[in-house]
Amino acid sequence: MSTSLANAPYHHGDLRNALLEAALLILEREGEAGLGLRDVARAVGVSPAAPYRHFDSRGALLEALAVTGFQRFTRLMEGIATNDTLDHMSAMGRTYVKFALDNPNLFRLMFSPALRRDNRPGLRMAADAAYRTLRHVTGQEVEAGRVAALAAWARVHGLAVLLLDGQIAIQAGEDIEALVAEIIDNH
Amino acid sequence: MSTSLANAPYHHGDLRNALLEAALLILEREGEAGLGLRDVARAVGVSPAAPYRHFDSRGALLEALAVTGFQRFTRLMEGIATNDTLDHMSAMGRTYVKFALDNPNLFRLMFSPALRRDNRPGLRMAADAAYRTLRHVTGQEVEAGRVAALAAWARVHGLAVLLLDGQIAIQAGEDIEALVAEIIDNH
DNA sequence: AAGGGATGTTGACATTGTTCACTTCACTCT
DNA sequence: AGAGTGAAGTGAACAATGTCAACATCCCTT
Repeated sequence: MSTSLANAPYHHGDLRNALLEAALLILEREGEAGLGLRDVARAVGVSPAAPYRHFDSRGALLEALAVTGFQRFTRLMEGIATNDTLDHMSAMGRTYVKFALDNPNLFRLMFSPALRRDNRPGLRMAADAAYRTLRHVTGQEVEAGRVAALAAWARVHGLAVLLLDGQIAIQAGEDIEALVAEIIDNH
Repeated sequence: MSTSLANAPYHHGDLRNALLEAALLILEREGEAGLGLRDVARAVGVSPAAPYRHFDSRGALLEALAVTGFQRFTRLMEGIATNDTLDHMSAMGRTYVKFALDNPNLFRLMFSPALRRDNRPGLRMAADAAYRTLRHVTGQEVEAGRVAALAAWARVHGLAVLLLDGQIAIQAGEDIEALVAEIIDNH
């Protein structure tokens, strides 16, 4: 999949995507703080300044990463919407948390305060699209209106964050997914 | 309260606390990413290397900051416990969210993934103490056991995080505290 | 075939966290 | 009182980082 290392051409050919892929790997391995622009360039075998042809700054690279995260997240949610046989609300919650646990650092990046600080319209749009899908998927069950919907969302999101940060004590050998389902279905 | 700027003495006298105070100000103004060790030193009027007599690293300074955050948080929760007349569960939730909204960057720092990454026992202990208090305060109402308690905690924490990140759309002129109360009391 | 715009490289700069050797000063111990 | 020891601050330096400007290379259009 990667270009042959021998006789590496002057132009990479698809550097933007290669950078994103490498960055995603480093992100999940090292966390956002450990994701240096130079590291990404090094991983792809390119000079430290090369990424600037495709991203305005390190922040822009992170933004692009977060955007792809929201897109993958949105697609997961859409998958639920098409399935008629299950409880959408509960399935949404379990999928939401599972996504967070499967991609911890990406999930954290998607909600990173540092990224939200410098207004990045692309990120905001991707996030809004995800929330729209969320509302669409769960809208059928949530007839009680905004407050109930926000309460459900907060519960699911909080569960994801607390689990991610290791704040919820998990007993040895405990089935996390089962616990998540219990918590989500606890009314 | 600060030492007189004229004829500043070679030894500061109470540098550790002065650094923490200055760091807290910068943190709330600039966010964690904008909190440089040299900035803190500059704000206190001391050389860039001086903080190292009191903190092993920038991370240690951040840890100390987060610890004080958990202590203030814990004290707030204890205040609720002593008040017999109100619904502890609801009051806890509202206070929890209010603390987050009043000290956004400090709250974020307390749950910062970067800080949790390098195992800081002091932080973990402060956090555990806070959670113990939390359980103690709400324990009387939560007779339904662990799952219900976690569900309530997740809802409150998620609400705080989502509000902090501006993810929950607030309508113009809307009373946030009232909305929070509604969401928390929505069963 | 030519040349122009996109893509990469090289070298440099400011800034940051951190360390080391050094100074200053407040104490204790005789 | 006076010596000197250790805690607390200084200053210069280092490696690493994000970023930029000037230059090189190559693909694509005309």
